[in-house]
Amino acid sequence: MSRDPAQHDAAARPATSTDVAIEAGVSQATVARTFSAPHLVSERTRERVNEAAAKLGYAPNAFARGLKSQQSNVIGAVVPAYGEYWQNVLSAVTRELAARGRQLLLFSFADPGEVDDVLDIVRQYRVGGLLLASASIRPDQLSAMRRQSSPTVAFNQPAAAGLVSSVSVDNEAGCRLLASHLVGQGCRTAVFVGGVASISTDQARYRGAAREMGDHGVALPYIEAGAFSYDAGYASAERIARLAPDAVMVGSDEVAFGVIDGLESRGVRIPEDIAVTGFDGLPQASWAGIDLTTLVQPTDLLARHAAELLVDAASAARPSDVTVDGHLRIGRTTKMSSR
Amino acid sequence: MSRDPAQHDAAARPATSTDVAIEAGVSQATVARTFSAPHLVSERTRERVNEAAAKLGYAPNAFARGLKSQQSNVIGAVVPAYGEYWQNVLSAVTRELAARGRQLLLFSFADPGEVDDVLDIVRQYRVGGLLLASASIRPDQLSAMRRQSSPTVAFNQPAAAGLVSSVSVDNEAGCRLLASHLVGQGCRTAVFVGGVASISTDQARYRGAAREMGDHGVALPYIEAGAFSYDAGYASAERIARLAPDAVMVGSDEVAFGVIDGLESRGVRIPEDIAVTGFDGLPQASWAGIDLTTLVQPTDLLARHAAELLVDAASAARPSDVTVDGHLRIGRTTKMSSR
DNA sequence: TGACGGAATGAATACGTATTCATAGGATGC
DNA sequence: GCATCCTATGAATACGTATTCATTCCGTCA
Repeated sequence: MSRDPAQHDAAARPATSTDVAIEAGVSQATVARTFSAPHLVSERTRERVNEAAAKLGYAPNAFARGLKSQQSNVIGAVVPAYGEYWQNVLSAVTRELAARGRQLLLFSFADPGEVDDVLDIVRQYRVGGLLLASASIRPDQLSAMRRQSSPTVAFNQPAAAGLVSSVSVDNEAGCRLLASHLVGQGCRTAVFVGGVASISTDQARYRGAAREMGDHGVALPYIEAGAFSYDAGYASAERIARLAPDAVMVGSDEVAFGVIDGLESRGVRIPEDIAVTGFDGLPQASWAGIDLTTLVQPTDLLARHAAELLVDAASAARPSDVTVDGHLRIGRTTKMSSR
Repeated sequence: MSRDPAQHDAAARPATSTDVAIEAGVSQATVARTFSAPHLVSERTRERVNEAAAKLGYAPNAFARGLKSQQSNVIGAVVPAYGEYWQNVLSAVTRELAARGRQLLLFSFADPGEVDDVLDIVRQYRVGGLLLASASIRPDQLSAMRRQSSPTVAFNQPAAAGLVSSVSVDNEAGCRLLASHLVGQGCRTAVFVGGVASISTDQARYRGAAREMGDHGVALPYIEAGAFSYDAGYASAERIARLAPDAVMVGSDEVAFGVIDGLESRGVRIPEDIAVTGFDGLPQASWAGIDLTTLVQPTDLLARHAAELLVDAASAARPSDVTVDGHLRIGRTTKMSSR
């Protein structure tokens, strides 16, 4: 029954800094310094320690490290369980954080009612920062979290401004751009399809669209799809068709995809009968088969700002708010001039 | 300068179990037991402790807990930074794990070359389980991780079977279903478009497709798109069109979306000129505007199996492999009979 | 040569919790 | 009424690391 002792140890219990210290013939403190403050260790010693660490397969215990140093490289993220848009955001933020040596601890919730429970769990992890990516987190919940976890950033939740740091696209200006484009195309009557009316981004988008339209004498009734999903958009086509507008401004791409398919299934031609715009700039909007006119959120830029606020500006005392401009993407869904 | 001491304490330093103990007039041990083994504490005491905890805003420190108990509720996940498919998987797994009281610590990598670095970081967190969701993790990396973190599950990486636990859809059988459907539709010549030829799922899918086609006397040349992306699919349309087959079997939905748009941009009609199938069953495949024939992976089921292996079956000594059948979704892209 | 200072290291301690061990009451058995 | 057992609790310790404090060593300057 002979076996490689190193392998056996690795399987039984991960090596500790003390194990490495013994192997290298130095103190535990020196091993710790080798990993967390190498400049305090002479080169000769450092080499010996690294050698021993490699031999034992040592990796510092992040729990112990976090416990002692009272800080962690983990950033918490509270994100809705569903939604194309949030998946993209998450993906971008993860990349930005990884580049800064941080990991993302993911908390998702399917229903706004779960948020309180989720936040309770979040508090157990002394995360080095917290990303709140959902407009269905209440203001009181926001400020409660801010007191706990150092930097807290609300992603695309303009209502959070002041309570916590925030990073958002300029929803209102974006919708003005879209509306202005539609008017330029000759749009005289329009409808706005929102996802959920109580969500602040939804409101801001409608506000921008309605104002710009109003400036050109075009009324903009509001229709609530009921969710930020393809299916909700598809289902709302009936109500839209009944109004027979020149154009439909949809509050999010995912819903817009549903609206388009829903309208076409009812024999409505796009853009000949009704033009459609979205909002978000999801990858699918650029697909040739869809080619949606939309406002493209600079997701990577937003993610970078969020990461900076979470990591680099961790020491900033006051919450700061960043607003970024999106840019117009013109697709086939608004080529109204062809009428 | 009078301020609420409770608030002040909360802002300064999170309350500890000792703080709660003093407040409640019990020992720290009793507080710890109240939270981790309530049945050992009398009801009267438990109430007093909970009261004090609420007053101080106490939340157990997950780091200290993990350090002491040598286990954590955190499951690590190593996932490619890009890809529609993985985003969906991640979303499903997160939900399943949340239902089991686990959080997901996310590690993403953009390039297969980064995997080694990422795995080194993963080792620092003594995760209670590890989900390896990418076919570009090498076998030696897999087995190295298995020795470290208790349950390790490879998601949709059949090649990992034996080394670590795995959960996969039956890629080969799925492609046989698709091929069989095409043959039934009258397909006589076909092409297979893979993403990256060196990936094991890609190989399994081609194998299944080629065998079923071969059984019916249809040859199936392989074309490599070069990536699992819409753009790669779009770009491969030229090579496909040159072969002018009856049908194209694409190894993944995301690539298939690109193939469809690429072919249509070249004037090819789908399905009249060329039929197209995908694989994965992404939500977009069901969109009315796309309506792709594909093999739907039961993502929720796969995620549930993964979660079970990671959590419930954590004690299982031997790695176990789960294979699940997908089901055929027939869309407009293979309505060849109309010719 | 002696005093001084910086660099490198070790010993010891603290972080917040879970858990073992010991102890104090009750309740139960005869 | 005594021995026994079970429940509830407290005291003490260990988990693995970072960090403070003290010590040693060596080079430098006067």
